Amino acid sequence: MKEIFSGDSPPAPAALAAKVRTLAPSMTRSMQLVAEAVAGDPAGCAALTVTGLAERTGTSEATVVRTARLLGYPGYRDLRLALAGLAAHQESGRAPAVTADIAVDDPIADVVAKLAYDEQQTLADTAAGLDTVQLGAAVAAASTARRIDVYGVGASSLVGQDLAQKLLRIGLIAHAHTDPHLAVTNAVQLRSGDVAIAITHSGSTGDVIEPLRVAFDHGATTIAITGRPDGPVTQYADHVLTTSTARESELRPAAMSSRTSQLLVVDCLFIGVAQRTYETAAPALAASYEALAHRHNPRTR
Amino acid sequence: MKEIFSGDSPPAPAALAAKVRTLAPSMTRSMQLVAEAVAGDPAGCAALTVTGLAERTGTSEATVVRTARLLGYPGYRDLRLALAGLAAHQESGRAPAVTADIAVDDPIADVVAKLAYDEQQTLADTAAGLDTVQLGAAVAAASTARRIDVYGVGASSLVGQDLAQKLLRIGLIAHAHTDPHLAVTNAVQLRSGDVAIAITHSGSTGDVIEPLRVAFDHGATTIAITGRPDGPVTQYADHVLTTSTARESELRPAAMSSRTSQLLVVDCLFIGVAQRTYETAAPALAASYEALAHRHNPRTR
DNA sequence: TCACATGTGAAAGATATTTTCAACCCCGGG
DNA sequence: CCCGGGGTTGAAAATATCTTTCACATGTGA
Repeated sequence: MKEIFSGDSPPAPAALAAKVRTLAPSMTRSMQLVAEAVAGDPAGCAALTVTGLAERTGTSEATVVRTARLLGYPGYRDLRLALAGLAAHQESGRAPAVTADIAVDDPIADVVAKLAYDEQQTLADTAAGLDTVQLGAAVAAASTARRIDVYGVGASSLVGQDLAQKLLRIGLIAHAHTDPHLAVTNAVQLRSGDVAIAITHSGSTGDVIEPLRVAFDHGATTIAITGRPDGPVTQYADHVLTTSTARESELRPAAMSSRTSQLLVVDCLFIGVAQRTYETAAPALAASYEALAHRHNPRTR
Repeated sequence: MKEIFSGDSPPAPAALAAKVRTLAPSMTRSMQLVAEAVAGDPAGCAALTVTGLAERTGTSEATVVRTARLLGYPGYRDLRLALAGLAAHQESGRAPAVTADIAVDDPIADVVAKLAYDEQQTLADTAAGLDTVQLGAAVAAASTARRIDVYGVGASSLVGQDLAQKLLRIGLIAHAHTDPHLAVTNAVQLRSGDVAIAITHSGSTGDVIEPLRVAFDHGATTIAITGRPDGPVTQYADHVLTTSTARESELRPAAMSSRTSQLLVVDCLFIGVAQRTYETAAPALAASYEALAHRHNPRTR
């Protein structure tokens, strides 16, 4: 099951830190040690051989190779090459490193700056970690779907509603379900040619997995948008779109950055679909824009 | 003679092509072949092993190693590492022209890059344009409010729901209204010490202005989150938080970037309030996190 | 044409990487 | 509390990769 992920993931260009964070939960203790070392000091690690890195992290060569594999490389050699590239990158980029946690006594101006920076980072990570092949497949499926059902609860429900709202605006038949029971009830109606989309950061939200499973069993094309590409939800997903996991602090719940990440993915999906259905999407967008204008005060200024 | 070059040259950063040119005259025929290949296609060569490169250049492994030495590296392995770094550098150099609008025929990868870039831009603009004094005042009002009502319709309603959801999670009494009639009905209940927040990108959405006016008239502290600080909605707002307006294209409706901007503002507001009510917010956050954990599949890994 | 100097690659030798496999550790059940 | 059992781990074997050696080829000037 898991081979699918390590298999389809491309060599991964620069978003290594993000990848480490995404995959960390599915790693064993020693693997995390290696991943941390690698993410923390790419340049230093690039200079080390397998044996060297194993020693430095207090683990074994085997573990190092295993970690490299999990991160999506064929072996350590390739990870090392990527590391060298990353190091060169950082060298030129000179990271601003404004990455302090938000503290209780931060002045409001700092909060704004840190939050904006964090969200920008999340966006960059998400974009870098998004598998465009999977995205393309998802877009293709959604573009030609008879109907599209979206499942999400909690914070993700808002993202789901956002997606459904936008798809509706370009003339597709989309619906966001927030009630798990109704979601399952409706999922039964789906069949081949329909699309079901589950949104869950943790990848293990039962209320969302269940309707996706039903949709899957009924032959619909299923898509999972999750931060845990190895989570249970992917069992029933034809296509997996990975969102990034940013570090959270006490004041900044994970939901916040995962939402940013999810919205970007959803937007990409939407734009992709709009491109593919341009003939119908463009007039529909224009029409809905027109309709909205009349709801506003005529004297806009 | 040659030791001079290999001796004084540091690992050689990126100016490899130049080095090749300088040293070419002192190279033998086969070595030049290797050097040319390396300078011409760093990325491609980085993927090759000694044997591979030897074959590709029609020479032998020994020659490849000799060339690496001449270029100043201890051995081929190190040359290869440098090559990988160089390749990454070149890669980053070619910007995908992300500043352009999203076109109908953009490949999916470009869509992702452009969208991520645009949203990052929106965040930066919003953070720069946000009046921290107004924000501070809004935070102060919300922190001590008896109850908080949030108004938003259309795309903004999701932002309002997001805010209310989060405020609820830290123990405040907040409610997001999407039905204009109910919103007005409830606004009548507000009085001094309560807070009403209106979210509207255009600043002239009647359905949102009306409840804010009622709340204002009843003595509540009113806050407007809008992209038009001169719009009608600000008439009834004690504090105005400005969101940024990014350019929109045919495929990318304004709602998309305004949403990003609104969410950042709302997040800042939330964090500010959480800081001010830390004593009660922290345990409440922990408790809600705890409660959620049990909804998930126990076997997270 | 021959002695000599230099360039070259095959193969041996040294390192590094990957795989295998048995010991280990933790966890849940009896 | 003890005892499997499944997953994790590292030592060492197996393999691949890199480096060195060395003998041969090639060309050059007397």
